[in-house]
Amino acid sequence: MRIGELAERAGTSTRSLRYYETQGLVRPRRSANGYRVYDEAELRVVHEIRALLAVGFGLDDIRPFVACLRAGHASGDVCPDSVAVLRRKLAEVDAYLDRLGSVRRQLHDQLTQAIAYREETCFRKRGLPR
Amino acid sequence: MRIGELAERAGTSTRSLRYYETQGLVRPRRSANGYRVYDEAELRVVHEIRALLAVGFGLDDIRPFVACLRAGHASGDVCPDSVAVLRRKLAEVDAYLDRLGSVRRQLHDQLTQAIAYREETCFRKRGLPR
DNA sequence: CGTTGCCCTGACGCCGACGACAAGGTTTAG
DNA sequence: CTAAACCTTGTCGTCGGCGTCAGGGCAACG
Repeated sequence: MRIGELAERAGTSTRSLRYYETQGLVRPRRSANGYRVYDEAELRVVHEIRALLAVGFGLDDIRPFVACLRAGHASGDVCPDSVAVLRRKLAEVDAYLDRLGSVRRQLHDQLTQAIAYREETCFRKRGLPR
Repeated sequence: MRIGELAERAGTSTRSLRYYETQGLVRPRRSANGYRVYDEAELRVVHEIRALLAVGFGLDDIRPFVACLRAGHASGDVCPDSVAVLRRKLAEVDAYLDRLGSVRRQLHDQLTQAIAYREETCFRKRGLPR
């Protein structure tokens, strides 16, 4: 299949597919006229790329998964390098969750205090009892 | 004070201060020779900017807080626009926490299954019982 | 007088995954 | 024959908060 069909079947753009190629993630053959030609296995690869991108991986992190698929494994996750990336990413996510949690607390506190101050000021303005 | 001193006292760079100025967040006077001159109140403003940046706000979001400080309030949080931004950011953080939580779960599952598969394969290779 | 240490205004680089265009070649259908 | 619908490579733009020159001015000290 050619690039347009692959793009449509994979739910992405031709631009993305060419970009993945420059990054060494997809390797089409070329037909006589210079057109890119992909086989079915590449569709699988592109799906893997898209799924991992959606999770927040960068293309660099995705490379091992593609290699794993290309090595013939049913899942891109099972190779040692992929597992290593999964571990690292999980740790990153955990760290980020922690940070976001404390940010959330801080925002909540700021908001609470700001509102409290506004209400207090409102009471004073109206001369209401505390 | 001039830009170098303010940068040092605020724990940032002169480049950042000039950038904040282009974004309309800081407004120094100019001395006769064209140098930027800041008063003490601006130090306060820059601290506010830095604190909110550290929490993950963009400069656009920070503008209301600076305006609030400049309006004479002790805290940049108490003005209606600031409160609105705080609410919106809190909601954004909550949404992001949800997303990140599901991402975490997915990664954890992928990792678990990948490891399980590897161990299973390992058993088969060694001819060990299941 | 020169050196040092401030300050000034541009303006390009960065990062990452593309979108959007330009300017052309190919193939197919009518 | 021509128009439509593909395809090619190449290049610039995007977003944000700066870092980092480049090229030049001002002030103070010895």
